[in-house]
Amino acid sequence: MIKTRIAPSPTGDPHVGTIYQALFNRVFAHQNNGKFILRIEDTDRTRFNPESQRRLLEMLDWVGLPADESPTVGGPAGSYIQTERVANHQKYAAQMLEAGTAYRAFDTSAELEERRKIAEAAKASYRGYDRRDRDLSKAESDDQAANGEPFVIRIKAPLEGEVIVQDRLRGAVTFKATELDDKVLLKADGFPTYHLAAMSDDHDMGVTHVIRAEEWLTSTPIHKLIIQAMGWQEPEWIHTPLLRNPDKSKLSKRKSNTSVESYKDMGITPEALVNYLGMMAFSMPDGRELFNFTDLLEHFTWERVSLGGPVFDIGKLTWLNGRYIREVLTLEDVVVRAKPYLEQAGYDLSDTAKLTRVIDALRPRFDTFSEVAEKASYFYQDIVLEDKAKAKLEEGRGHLASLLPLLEPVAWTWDVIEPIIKGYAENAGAKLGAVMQPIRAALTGKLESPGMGELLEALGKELCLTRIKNAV
RNA sequence: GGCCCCGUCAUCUAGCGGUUAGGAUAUCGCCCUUUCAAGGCGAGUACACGAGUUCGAUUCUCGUCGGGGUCACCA
Repeated sequence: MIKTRIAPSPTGDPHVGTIYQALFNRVFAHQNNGKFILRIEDTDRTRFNPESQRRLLEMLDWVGLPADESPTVGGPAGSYIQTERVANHQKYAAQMLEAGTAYRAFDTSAELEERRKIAEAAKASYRGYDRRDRDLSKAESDDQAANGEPFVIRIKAPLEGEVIVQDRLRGAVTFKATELDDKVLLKADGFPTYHLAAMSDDHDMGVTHVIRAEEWLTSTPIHKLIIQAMGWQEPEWIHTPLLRNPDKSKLSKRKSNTSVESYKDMGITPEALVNYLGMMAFSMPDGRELFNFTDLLEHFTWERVSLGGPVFDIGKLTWLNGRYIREVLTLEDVVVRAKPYLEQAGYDLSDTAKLTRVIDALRPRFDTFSEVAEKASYFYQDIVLEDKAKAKLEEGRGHLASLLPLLEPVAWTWDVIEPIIKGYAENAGAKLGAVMQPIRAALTGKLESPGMGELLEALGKELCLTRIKNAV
């Protein structure tokens, strides 16, 4: 059975790149009746953040890409938290040590740092580990370890030849052995590094396809070497293009908004986020831009993945979100999703019919839900008269005064009000705009709003008349 | 800097030897219109460069250039 995984580390805010990876992994697994699993890679104890895991799981649920097996839902593949698997990692490291495919290195961090600096000063092009302890005899090594000298376990990478990685998207990628170094497998604190942990967990959990970001490509030969040393089955490697900042560098918190939670907060719908991520590097065969996870299940292929790293463009995400608001979601849906933002602004939403009318009128006018409270302000709060609106109001005050008695007695629907206003303008020899804009200003305090009909009906007769009177 | 990956409008992309190089976002213009949006229509903007291969290269090969990634006891 096909198994894919994402293996995020619980160090910070849930990252859009993680969701991006989840999308690839989940789509591919589910296309093949496989399982998509989530493993928390928490072996870096110094950067561990206890909140991070819960928030990550929440975000996966929110976007609708939950894992089939994870720390919360469980599954047959043992613990889904990496630190709970360290006994295995240590066992494998010991086996490699025993087999001679790995060795103890007693260098201290300070020593390594020192040597790195010297190498840098000498402008040496390669600054990996210098393999000082690679050829320590077994007796020496055992001795030093027995004496309590701290050590790490490093892989014994080949000194010559080459390692060829078959990548699904890029074909054969060749690395010369001379470019590889003896990476740390097990740290001095007894925890594994990513290299050992990820590969052994993938093996133990039955992961068949490693779908991960391109940044891992250059460490894949080491991963392949670990797998070979242990005699495991090699997974298929698929390195997907990296999401980029506008300056083309790897998407980062510093230069872009990478926080899934913040997109949620600003009122990006999860459907739009997933859709947008889906069009990063991938395109539908028929070119459509609006699609969901099910559509991906049907049409996704690696052949349609382009390799240039896509710039994460918040402008286009926002536009796409707008399309979801006005084309994909039902009005009821939009109302439900807008509600929290309006409540937060302190509006009284007890009149459901009014709320629905307001949202309906505003629908083509906002792209993210965070904009809705501001756009709806004059429906729920006293107007704030803007300067330009004030000027218009003064120009048209006479019209307003004349119109008031005509409006007071009538039923408050646009089909009865419209002929009154138009008739009045005609009789007064005024342009329609010269009448309409002052009304709009009186009603909203602005010169921009939904159509007059929608405005009048949503506001209701009483409020409208009051505001016009106030203006006169 | 070494190594690895990548290279079509500003951005996301279609294209898989012969196309007026298509679509989308953004920008601008027009239409609709009581305003602003939305919507419709339209405009400008791209095959990085140089050699090959070929009757013919955006498409295949190589080189150059450019961008990115990586070179931690982080993932």
